[in-house]
Amino acid sequence: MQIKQVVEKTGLSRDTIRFYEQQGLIAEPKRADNGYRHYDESVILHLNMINQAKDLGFTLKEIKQLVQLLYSRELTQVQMQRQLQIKREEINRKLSELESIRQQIDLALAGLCKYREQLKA
Amino acid sequence: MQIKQVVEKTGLSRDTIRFYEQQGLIAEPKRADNGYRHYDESVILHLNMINQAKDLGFTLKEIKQLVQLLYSRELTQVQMQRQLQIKREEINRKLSELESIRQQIDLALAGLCKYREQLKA
DNA sequence: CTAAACCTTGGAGCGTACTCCAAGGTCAAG
DNA sequence: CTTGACCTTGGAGTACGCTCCAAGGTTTAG
Repeated sequence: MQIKQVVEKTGLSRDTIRFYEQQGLIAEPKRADNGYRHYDESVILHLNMINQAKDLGFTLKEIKQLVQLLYSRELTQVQMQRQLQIKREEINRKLSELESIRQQIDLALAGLCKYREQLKA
Repeated sequence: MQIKQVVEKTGLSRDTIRFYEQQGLIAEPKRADNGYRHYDESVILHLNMINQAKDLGFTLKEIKQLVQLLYSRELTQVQMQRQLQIKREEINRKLSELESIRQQIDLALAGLCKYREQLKA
């Protein structure tokens, strides 16, 4: 798969994909004889995961760590487990922050409904 | 309350608070005769909310919208309700993305545990 | 009266994460 | 054998979200 296909399948720009490669967020792809990058399917999942994490407010630096934990064999089991658990805590914290904001929204919505019923009555 | 107290209670820098005021994320505070900003308690909650949302990957622009929805009286009830529901959907999407990443982490952790037990046996 | 600890403004500078561009190479179709 | 759609690189530019600074005013404590 050439970079064009990756662009189409992920919605990321060519420059962004090259940038992520440069930053070590994705592995360097094989090159054809002409120097063109040649990707296999797995990069799509990889990039989608990066995209999601980015969307959730993780920095590229943090995502790089997370990605390395999830896909690498460089760390010892113990280091990896410890780091994964730290990330897991982070995610749980974000989850409850989201819940709290949703709650505020729900309160606002409920307030609106109540107000409307009062108007009716 | 002077800005110093707000700094201490929120953990944000003075410059950040001024910046948020400039950007319209918080209301302009009253001024003392000497020109010093004078805040009331509500700004603390307000800023904490902004902080949480930022941490979750909302841009300041988005947060401004959200804040206006939650605290303003400028919109009609219907507009407000519609916008709040859109935000609510966004938040639900983020929630499930987080769940999915946590699941990936849990799988990685489970994989590790299994591997270790095999080593023991 | 002076020093320390506050406060003000406007503007420059910085890190992150792209985004765009110039200059050039490759390849398939007509 | 040219045209168009790909691809390469390195480097400059941009938007966002701060962060720092200079230059100066105010207030309180000693």
